[in-house]
Amino acid sequence: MQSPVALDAVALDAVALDAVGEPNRRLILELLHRHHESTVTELVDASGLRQPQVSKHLKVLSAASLVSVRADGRHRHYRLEARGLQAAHDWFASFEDVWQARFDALDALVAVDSPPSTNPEPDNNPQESHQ
Amino acid sequence: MQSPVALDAVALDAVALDAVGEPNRRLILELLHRHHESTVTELVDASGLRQPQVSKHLKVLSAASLVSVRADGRHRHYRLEARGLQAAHDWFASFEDVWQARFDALDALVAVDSPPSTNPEPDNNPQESHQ
DNA sequence: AGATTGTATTCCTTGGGGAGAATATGTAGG
DNA sequence: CCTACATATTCTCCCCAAGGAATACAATCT
Repeated sequence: MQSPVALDAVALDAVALDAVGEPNRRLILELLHRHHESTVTELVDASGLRQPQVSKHLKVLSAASLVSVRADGRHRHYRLEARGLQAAHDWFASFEDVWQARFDALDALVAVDSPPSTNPEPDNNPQESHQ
Repeated sequence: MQSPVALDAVALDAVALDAVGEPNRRLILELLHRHHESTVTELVDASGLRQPQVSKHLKVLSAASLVSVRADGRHRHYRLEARGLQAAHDWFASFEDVWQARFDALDALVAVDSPPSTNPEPDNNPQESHQ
């Protein structure tokens, strides 16, 4: 038996992105982000979904390492799990050069089209400037 | 009355995340990332998908502002589009505090428990959900 | 013990969307 | 013009997955 760990690691972002490609699961993730931890009934209450659907979505999210569980009596406290979130985020981050190239082009255009005015920061951080 | 522009902006990341939640569309995005631009037939050739599927996936990606088109004779050159990619990336970036908190905890743990033994995963998942 | 609450699971139905084949549209070239 | 090529669209089929209802399982309380 060869190590399945590497395969799992490679597939992790794929599983995570598949899981996030569903509006109600994104809703659950956003709800979990607001409160530090939530039980299933709290998520049912906050989402408007029915309990079985919430449990099923949580199962998918758990398989994608997007949430983790802590058992406490008959309650189960779910929280966000870093591994899956980071894997999905990293997948998108690999495309950062695309919008950085766009900002570079914008900078060049501004530099050509405007007189040499006082430009305080010619090398700004493009990934945090939106809107 | 609220501005409909804001609603469009809000929906953009949702549309983008929905679109990316499909393996073959992610494949197309990755192929487009390698080459600066690609025609449909190039994508058909590189992906192994058939031409109608590629065109249909490109249509979805285009609606999500993940790709853009440049017409050139009877060819259509597709390239990555920053808006959708960045919107989806930003959605995940809003969860950054989750894994940064984990790194902080890891730092604290290393600082206290300083022996340099290789500790593979201090973050274990106690539940067993497999099929 | 039974009752009650919290959660997971099973079964069933249904709808959406992805794949395939055929066709339409559009464009260059002889 | 007619043909060949590049791409888009339509139609159909089918699978999978989300939703609903009922039930099973687990744990606390009296």
